[in-house]
Amino acid sequence: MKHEPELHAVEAGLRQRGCRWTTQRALIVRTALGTHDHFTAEDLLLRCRKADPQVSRATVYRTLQVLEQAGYVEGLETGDGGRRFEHTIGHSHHDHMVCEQCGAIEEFHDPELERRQELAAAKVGFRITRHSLRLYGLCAGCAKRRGGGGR
Amino acid sequence: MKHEPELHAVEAGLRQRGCRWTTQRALIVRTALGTHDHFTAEDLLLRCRKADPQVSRATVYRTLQVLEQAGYVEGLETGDGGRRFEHTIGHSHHDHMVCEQCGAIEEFHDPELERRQELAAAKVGFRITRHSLRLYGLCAGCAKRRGGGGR
DNA sequence: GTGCGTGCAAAATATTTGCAACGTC
DNA sequence: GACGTTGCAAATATTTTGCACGCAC
Repeated sequence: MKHEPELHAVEAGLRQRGCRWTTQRALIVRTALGTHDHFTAEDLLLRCRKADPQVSRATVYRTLQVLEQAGYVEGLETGDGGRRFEHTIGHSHHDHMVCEQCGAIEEFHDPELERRQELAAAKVGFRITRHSLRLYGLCAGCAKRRGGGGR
Repeated sequence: MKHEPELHAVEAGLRQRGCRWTTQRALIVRTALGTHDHFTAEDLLLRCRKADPQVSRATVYRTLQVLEQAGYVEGLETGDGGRRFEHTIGHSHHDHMVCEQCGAIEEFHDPELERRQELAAAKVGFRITRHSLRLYGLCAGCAKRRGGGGR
């Protein structure tokens, strides 16, 4: 089975937080791990149901809450109203560039950027637990196609 | 009346987009302008109803969509599920720190941070039109109260 | 007058909760 | 055996939509 090491890491983490490790949670986490980066609660439910049609919508929502609190899952803001998630297990933090033309989501990471954030927070005594940075605009392809010359 | 110049700017902008300028839209925009920065659709509705109890919830939602598309209003996502808005009329861009304990939203701005973003984008040929940066964690007050020492 | 915008209420979505049964520890 | 979890369905919350009427242009 795929994702065994990550799965066990989550199991250990949840247990440490005093949570129980149930068949459903294992299924949900495994499914989240194997799911394309940015999924909605409903997406996840449907995928889980392929493996076990019994899984309740409520359980998925509840588990997502637990996972988010424990830091294994992160809520994304797509801006279009839909709430989406991505798991943060086994892939380091990154930010997103969203192309408003073609919808592509590009990931990037800049440590210096993070340092500046810490700095800004420290200045006012704010303690960061997580952050979300999204750049909206045109990806390289679309920029060339549309905005390269003038327009 | 307050906010006359901004109000006219919005009016002009909407007209230019082929929209009609109605009593309700004027009321909604005026209310948004006079409202504390971060409001929900429901907040705005209630405030509008103080001036005109007739205003429909649907109209507020529809108008918010128009305003957001036109760029006069920006959707925020506080992460706690509630969708919030802030108007971008006449106040410069800033980012947000959201306290997950008490819900306070602090604004800040760091030009250097923006420069780094531009840099990261330039590196991959991405053309930024706007961005959203949110830091989540504990505000100074809550950090002191709860996490001051260790933990 | 034409057609967009509005109000109302109902519909569609999205998310949470009460409760009895169940499974983990 | 105790108690956190689950499934179900109902309750909430949030946003959208159909339709007749009214107002801006």
